[in-house]
Amino acid sequence: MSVENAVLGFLLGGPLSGYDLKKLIGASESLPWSGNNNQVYTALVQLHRDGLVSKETQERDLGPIRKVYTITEEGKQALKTWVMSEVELSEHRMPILSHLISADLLSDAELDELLGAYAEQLQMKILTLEEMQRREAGPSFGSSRQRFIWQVINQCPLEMAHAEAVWLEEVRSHLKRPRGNAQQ
Amino acid sequence: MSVENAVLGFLLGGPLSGYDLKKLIGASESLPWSGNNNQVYTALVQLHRDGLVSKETQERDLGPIRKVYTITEEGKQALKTWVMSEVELSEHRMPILSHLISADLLSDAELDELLGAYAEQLQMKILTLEEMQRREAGPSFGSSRQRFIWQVINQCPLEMAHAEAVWLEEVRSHLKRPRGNAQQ
DNA sequence: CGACTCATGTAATATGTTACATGATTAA
DNA sequence: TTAATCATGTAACATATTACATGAGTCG
Repeated sequence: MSVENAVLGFLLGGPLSGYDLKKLIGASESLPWSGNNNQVYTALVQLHRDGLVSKETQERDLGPIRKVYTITEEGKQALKTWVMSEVELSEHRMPILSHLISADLLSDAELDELLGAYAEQLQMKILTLEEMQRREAGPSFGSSRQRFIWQVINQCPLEMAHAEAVWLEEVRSHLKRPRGNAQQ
Repeated sequence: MSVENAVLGFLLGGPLSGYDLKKLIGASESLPWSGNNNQVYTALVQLHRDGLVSKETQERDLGPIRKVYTITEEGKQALKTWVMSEVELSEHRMPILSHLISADLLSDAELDELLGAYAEQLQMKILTLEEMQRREAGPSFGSSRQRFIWQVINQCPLEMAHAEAVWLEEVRSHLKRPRGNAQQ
């Protein structure tokens, strides 16, 4: 799973500049890439070298030059092969769990404080995600099926955050119960 | 969130060798580190240099030498400060979403095949996680609260996988419906 | 005897982030 | 006029994975 495939995927919707791609990739909560310059611009150089995208340099009177990339037939072929190849399983990187390893160092009150503060952070994240989804549920081009897919892609991080919130509340309420009976 | 803090956390349960730590960290589904040599052994060198762990070299007649590490008071102090510091939010790296970006390249049948194969993979993962949890729900040392915490830590990846499976089934059943009505 | 686990460590590679570098346009 | 956005790219740093290197003991 490299950023090249995501770049090619975005180019299916039409030609885009490196700057466009970098913003699209960076803005997406669903994709694991930050969309930093090094990532996107070097990916485009590689894709062009491999003939998977074509490049058109636009010299304009207003603003700096733009390099606009278009996916080639070879690019579509390569992309389709990758899309249908085996999908890697998800990985969930949850720093809260690393903290909990050392919970023994904390009093009941401190542990509750830690989890409470985290629950608040998580709620704020959920609100942000809900707001983002309300505003723009992905590009409005492409087939109705593809538009549905974009909704689904954008919805996914929210569902994960919800699942985490449910888990967290269970843990907190369990820890609030008197004491000793730590079995589920 | 660096592997050093996880190492210190494990050492709260008692002295361990680099090899022990590497296995513990690598075996844990909940922690984002692979537990490779470079990671763990260099982390221990650093922690020792900083005085957060003490080292005891055991020369034994059977097998190679072992270096056993113990967390120091300074180590506990530093660890507690980190534990109570702001927790980073979770990140969910889901390669399936990267594939879905390019779903436009696929026919209905191909998309269904892709999602079906992934659903199977995910189910197998869930079975493995359930089996792992049945066998060993974390170390059996420490307070009852800490044992509960270990259960919770181990349960978390399973809950995330369940949430993903629910999401996936919704998507699949929606895509199976006749066609055209892509709105939720 | 060959593969696996125990036990340590280093080197090479891959990947990712932050910062640097430049320069025009636009909005407050 | 100052900050933000547009637009490109490189350099330095940080982090992570795979592979290399060594060597003893155990199990089939």
